[in-house]
Amino acid sequence: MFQLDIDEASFAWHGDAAEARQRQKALAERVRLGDDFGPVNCVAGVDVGFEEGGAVTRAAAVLLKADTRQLIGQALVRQPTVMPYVPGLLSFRELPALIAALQQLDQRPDLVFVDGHGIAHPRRLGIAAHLGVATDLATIGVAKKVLCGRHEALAEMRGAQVPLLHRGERIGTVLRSKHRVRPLIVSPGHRLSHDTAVAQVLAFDGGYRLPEPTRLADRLASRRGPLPDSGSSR
DNA sequence: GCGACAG
DNA sequence: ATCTTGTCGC
Repeated sequence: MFQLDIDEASFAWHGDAAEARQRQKALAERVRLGDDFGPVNCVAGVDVGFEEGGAVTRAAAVLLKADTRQLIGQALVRQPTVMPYVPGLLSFRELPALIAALQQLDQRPDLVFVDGHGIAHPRRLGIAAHLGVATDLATIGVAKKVLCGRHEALAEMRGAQVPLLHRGERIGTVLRSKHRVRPLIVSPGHRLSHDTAVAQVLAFDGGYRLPEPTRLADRLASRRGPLPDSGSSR
């Protein structure tokens, strides 16, 4: 476990969707784009899954060494689900468990890959951006589908990319991580630029559609068996 | 008003 | 996200 100042009030759910959307607008102003993070020695990947028909929220966090991309830690947290899924308000439902899992890692990650959007959100506060503002950690959003915005078609080859636009503003990048495979939506969460977000996703490619940090966290969050261990987990 | 809608 | 078996393709 490592030190982390958390702005719990930022993602507290009060049962009022309109109030939550208003809070998102205010929090979005605290998001910092532009690269602002130190050397990347280790990165984390976080994801959330559900059990018991949605009654239990299951959050997973993995820690990877940046140079070797070796798994050096993992954490799993289970909590009762307190809020239903509402498009646009995903972070209020998943952040409590997600942050709990993240905090159980033995080391503070220099960068966090989050499953879901960063600023590619109606009010520019997807779960990756919200996590960044709530903890001040550098975060990247990697989603499998577009929530809002439009984009031109992109080439079928790996590495092809086009900007994702919304209301005349660039909110992310549609990136083909594998040849002829559905593209990923990459967007800055906090403390980094569009270009760096894409570069980091490509840097952690492991031959699958999802970047390694996200893929491993995804695997752990789902009940698909343990991870090919290679470090500390106890 | 009508459709769309991360996980 | 989750419920679910086999199956087509690289």
